[in-house]
Amino acid sequence: MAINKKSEFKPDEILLAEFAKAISHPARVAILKVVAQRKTCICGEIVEVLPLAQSTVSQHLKELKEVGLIDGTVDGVKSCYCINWTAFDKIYGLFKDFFDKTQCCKDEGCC
Amino acid sequence: MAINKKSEFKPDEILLAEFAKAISHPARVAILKVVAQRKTCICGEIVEVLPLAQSTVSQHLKELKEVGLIDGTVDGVKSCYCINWTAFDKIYGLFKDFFDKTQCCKDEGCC
DNA sequence: AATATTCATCGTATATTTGCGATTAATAAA
DNA sequence: TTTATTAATCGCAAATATACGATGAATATT
Repeated sequence: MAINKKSEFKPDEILLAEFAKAISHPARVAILKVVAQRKTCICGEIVEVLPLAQSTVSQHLKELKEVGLIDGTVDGVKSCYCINWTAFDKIYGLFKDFFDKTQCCKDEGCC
Repeated sequence: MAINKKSEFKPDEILLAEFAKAISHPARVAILKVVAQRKTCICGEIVEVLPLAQSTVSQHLKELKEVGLIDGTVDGVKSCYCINWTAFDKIYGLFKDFFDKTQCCKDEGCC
């Protein structure tokens, strides 16, 4: 591969792709759902719900945190996670924008 | 890794993740945009627009085709691509569903 | 028929992701 | 203080993804 060409695309394309990647694994989709559903913030209950080892779940959580979709705070021995709704709304907007803008060119198609 | 745990998740989570993966690379986002914008279906003009080699673009096109987002038909020597709007709408619906359902649990959060 | 064009596919190199067990750091409980 | 619990991180193995050049198949052009 030598060089990563991702940076040569437009910023908004990179951004959208980045967020899409964040939810491009069922584990992370599931995590987002669980964290959102429980009113109280979640910790290692997530591990119980998922068919994955603790270390693996921790890794997925880290990814979601890095992209800004969730926040995590230490609560004694446990870790408490919750959705970052500001980021969530922004991302939703990005997706909507992409879909709507793409869709507006919808004619009949030729294939 | 030994075994791929993806299949152990819920079907709708797997589906959403799959589509998210399809647009998880800026090249594929760009491709979808170009293909949608031109009224006439595109062939290797896509290659000219992207900062990638022909074979690489072909690979990305294949991925988009496999997930159903685009259709491709041979047109003489050239290949003609276009958005599969049926699939496109379905995917948009899936994303909307996910975002809306997740968002409906929005309270204040605790972190 | 010979040559050129277009694009898919193959082979290969490298990067990234996924997954786990083991270890570690921190707090809680005894 | 010792021990248990929780979760992050490290190190490793295997799977996937990204990217390219080379090759090949099909159609156009000459």
